[in-house]
Amino acid sequence: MKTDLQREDKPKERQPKDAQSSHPVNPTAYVVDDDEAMRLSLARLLRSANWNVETFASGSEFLQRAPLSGRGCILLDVKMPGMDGLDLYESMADAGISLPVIFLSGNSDIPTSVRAMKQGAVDFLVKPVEEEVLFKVMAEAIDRHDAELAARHDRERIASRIAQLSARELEVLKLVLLGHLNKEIGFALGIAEKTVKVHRSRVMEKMEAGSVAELVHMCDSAGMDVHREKT
Amino acid sequence: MKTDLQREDKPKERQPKDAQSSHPVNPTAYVVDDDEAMRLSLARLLRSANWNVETFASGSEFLQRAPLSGRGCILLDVKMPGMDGLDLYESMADAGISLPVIFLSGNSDIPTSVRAMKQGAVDFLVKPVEEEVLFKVMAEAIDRHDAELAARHDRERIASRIAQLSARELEVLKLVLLGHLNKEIGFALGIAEKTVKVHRSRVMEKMEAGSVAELVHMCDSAGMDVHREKT
DNA sequence: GCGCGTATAGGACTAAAGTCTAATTGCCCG
DNA sequence: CGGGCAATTAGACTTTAGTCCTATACGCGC
Repeated sequence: MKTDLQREDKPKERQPKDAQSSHPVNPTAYVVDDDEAMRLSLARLLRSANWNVETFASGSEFLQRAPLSGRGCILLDVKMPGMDGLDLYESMADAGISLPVIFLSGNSDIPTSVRAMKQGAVDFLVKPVEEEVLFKVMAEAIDRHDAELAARHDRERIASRIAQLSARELEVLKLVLLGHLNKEIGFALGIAEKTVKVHRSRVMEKMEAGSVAELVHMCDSAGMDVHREKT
Repeated sequence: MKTDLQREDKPKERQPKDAQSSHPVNPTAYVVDDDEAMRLSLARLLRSANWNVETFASGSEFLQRAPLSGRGCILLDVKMPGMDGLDLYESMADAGISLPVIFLSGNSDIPTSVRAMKQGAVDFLVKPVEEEVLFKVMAEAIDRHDAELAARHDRERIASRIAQLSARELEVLKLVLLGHLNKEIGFALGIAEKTVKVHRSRVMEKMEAGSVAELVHMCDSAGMDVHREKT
């Protein structure tokens, strides 16, 4: 009789292949500013505070050698020749960059700052920026980024399992998530209940779920909304 | 044999007791501004656009006869004698007011607008405000508020069901959500598996869940995180 | 004290889910 | 064209979950 609540079949899968799990190294600050003096001064300040720093003289340069992964935040000058900070910010989503952004502005205005914040900027600082404030905001950005990375990592882990399912298995999964009985699922799909059981057990295996509760929770937390889709 | 996927036992519970479900009436604009001329002019404008309007001359007045429920948004002047707009906004959470806020400012600055936005303001507009812009932002606020109301309503519906559970039933529920077998739950709680079944079926009844999947989804969407709590 | 709710639990099943072994079919890939 | 994979199903059980009925016991409030 197995009555132990600690299910032994889950070693929490600590695959060291993905070395950037919790706190890999120092985060990187990506400084985008057309003013070289500002770049240098910021870079020096940040390096002295143990940050890795990469600088870019323009939005297009940033997009070209953009950091697609990694841990850090972007310090973005609002007013730049060519592509300005806000335009760049909007392009970033398309380019698949999800780093948190802190805007730095010389002389800007309220509507601009509001627009930036509405688009999800961490903060919108006015130059000259006090070091203390900058560091505090950057720490906030890193926290936010870490949380987002962790959440995304979880989602993708589940998504990759779902991707392993065959079409049939996925159909079965969806109906299981809706709480249907095997016989109902079989009827809905036009197959025997027996077959549903086979698919279902393969789903549990591929999804690495030990119970229906776990399966549902998994799919819920991965944002797989079976209840609203299909209208 | 019951193979129909449309479970007949859920009439989607449209209790008309809660009449403010989807789009009850026109939303209300709560105008808080110390400048009477501004209040009157805003009120006239909004009423002409089919809004209900309530005006307040100060933050404290607003807090006194504050709208604890209802559908609408708040137009809040930033600079007011006594309690200013941002202070008021911060007090609102404590007072249990969750209406979306749109700030209106005469001459303000970027840090103020950023602070407001970080605290969740819908927008931060600079006077004079174009009517078109104002209406657009107010519509956005209502959309946001409706979404929040709906989400909160769902959460509270589930929470009220959970509140009906006895202590024992709640314990059983948590272990069920973690995917444990009845025999494991019984062992963990020091009671017979038989008793677990009794509690469990009462849980399903009180929670109005038709299946474990539904139960888990319900608790997930209500933010009941059984997996992280208890450390 | 009586009624009520809650917790407990046994007996006796019914039904649903899961497991193991086997087997057939159709399809894509070298 | 053989081998692998997905989908399908049967048979034969074992385990779990769920349902009805019944019953004891404790605590609370009128």
